[in-house]
Amino acid sequence: MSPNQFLGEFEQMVLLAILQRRDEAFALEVRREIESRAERTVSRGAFYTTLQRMEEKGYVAWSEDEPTDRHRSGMLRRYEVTAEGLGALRASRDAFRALSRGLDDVLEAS
Amino acid sequence: MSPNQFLGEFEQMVLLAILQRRDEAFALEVRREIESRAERTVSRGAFYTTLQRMEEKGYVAWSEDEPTDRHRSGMLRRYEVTAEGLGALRASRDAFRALSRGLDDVLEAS
DNA sequence: GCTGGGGCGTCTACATTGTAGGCTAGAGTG
DNA sequence: CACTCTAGCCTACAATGTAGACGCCCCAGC
Repeated sequence: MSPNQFLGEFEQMVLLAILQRRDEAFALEVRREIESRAERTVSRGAFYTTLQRMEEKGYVAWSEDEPTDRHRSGMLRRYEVTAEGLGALRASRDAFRALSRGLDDVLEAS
Repeated sequence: MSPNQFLGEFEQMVLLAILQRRDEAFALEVRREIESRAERTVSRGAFYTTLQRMEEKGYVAWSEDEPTDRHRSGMLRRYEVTAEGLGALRASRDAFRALSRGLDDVLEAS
């Protein structure tokens, strides 16, 4: 059997948000990325819990780093999506696309 | 019963599969649609449980109907996505798109 | 350098969603 | 009538989503 497991809905959002930030994926920035793009609030608990679970699954990794554009000198976590995480994201995306194919007329209207 | 903002990953798949079948959305056909397009197995339990939960939330509705292309004479359920269900699907889709914007280069490669 | 405030990350706890497989009932077949 | 087949139900549990309280560390003010 193939890796049948799909990512959860929020997990996908987090991975996408990290990718959006490219090299600037400090936790808080990632969180704000989700909040502004998806127009929803993200509690710290929800955010870090999901991040930690994905770390355990090997989908994300992080390293301590000094933020450049802040007066704050402390180290912060800079996240990145691993190759496995990217693969899982693609698998979910592919499945979703295959199921959406040909439905644009139904889904676009408003 | 808090009106959760976003649909789960499997819920989205089920809604999309129903839409794919248009007027022929008998339960079994919907299930096969998911299995073939998403390349995964869907147990009856998982399928009907999700369907029932979405019925309770008002995202899908069904009516008994006689299938046309079968020798079986019994009535079967024909499902449809309600206006609310479609709205929820669009909301999830929009959020996902906003988060994916500009990442095609990262996501497409293989 | 002690202390208070605020941002960063953890922990606990619970709600919602995802999943499998056994069970039941009713229709077809002999 | 038993005998099979299968659509849909029920139970049970795993995984994911979510919030808020808590603790720690850095900086500013004393």
